[in-house]
Amino acid sequence: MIPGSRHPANDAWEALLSAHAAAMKQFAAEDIWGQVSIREYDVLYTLAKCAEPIRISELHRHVLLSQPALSRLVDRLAGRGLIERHPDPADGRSVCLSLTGAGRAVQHEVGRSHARSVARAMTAALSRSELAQLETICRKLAEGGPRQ
Amino acid sequence: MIPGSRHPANDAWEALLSAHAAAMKQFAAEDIWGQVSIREYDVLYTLAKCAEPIRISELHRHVLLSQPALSRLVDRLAGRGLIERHPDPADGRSVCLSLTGAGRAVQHEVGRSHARSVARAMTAALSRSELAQLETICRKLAEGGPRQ
DNA sequence: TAGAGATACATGCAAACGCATATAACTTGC
DNA sequence: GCAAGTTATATGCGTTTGCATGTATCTCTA
Repeated sequence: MIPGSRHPANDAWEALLSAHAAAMKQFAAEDIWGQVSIREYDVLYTLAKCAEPIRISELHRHVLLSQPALSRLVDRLAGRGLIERHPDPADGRSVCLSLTGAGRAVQHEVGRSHARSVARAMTAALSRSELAQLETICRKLAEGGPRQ
Repeated sequence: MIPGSRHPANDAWEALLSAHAAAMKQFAAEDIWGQVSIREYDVLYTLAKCAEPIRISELHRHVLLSQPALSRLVDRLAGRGLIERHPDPADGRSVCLSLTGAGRAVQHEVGRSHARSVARAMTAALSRSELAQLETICRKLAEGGPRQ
């Protein structure tokens, strides 16, 4: 396959990659990530969304990191007192995770600024209906299409 | 800001992140990345798209990596004979990059398989018009919106 | 209910990354 | 035309990553 437009699917993927990279760079450059890296924040955010503690393997589904890397990232966050590890009553192999008070505080603090800059960047580039379309389409893609 | 839906812009961004992570994992898991990592392929692909040699700083705009990391990635690719460094006649600080024959061959070989699996995944999840919408919207986002 | 295989997480280790900073080359104001 | 500031890339160094593999636990089949 020669680079350059060949199929709408590939062009769409390439556009998504570019948008992701551009937006990530912009967000990463913001001066709001005090003591947490973006990847660490991603974990705190994912935990904050969950009412119940979740397993590392569940967390792994949301994070673009190898399992060992995630295992150690969790280690570091736990070491800093931002998250807690619990044994899973239903499965002795699993480790369940939840935010500590401090972790929740950090997530709120960083999340407040980050959410603002996300909203600013997205609404500057896209209309309300484009935002809605993007969300719908990306959800389908994230779920892997019709099959599965 | 409390996690969970608050603003269409944030929901759209979160969906884009999920789609990106899910698709990247799927692509990374494919057994097609012989001697190159995905990030290395990204560089080879970007160079393959360009008719002319491009600067490292130009390449850096397309790649989600710090400048030093990209500098060393270029080092490794050049060391393996996949890309070539040229001095820039117009600017003594710059380094211009182009694919070697071997680099082009690797890009074609890996690109063939990768493009196929991208097309498979994207068309399985999205209709033709959704693909077109996604491309349009992501291009706008990548270019940073109306201003700029 | 044992034994084989699968699954969840952890760890050793080399490679790769980011941050801070160095070096070299360009640009600008005077 | 030169000092002061900026830009493009490289390098030192501590941290983080991925791969291969280890350990513990669960599941499934006979």
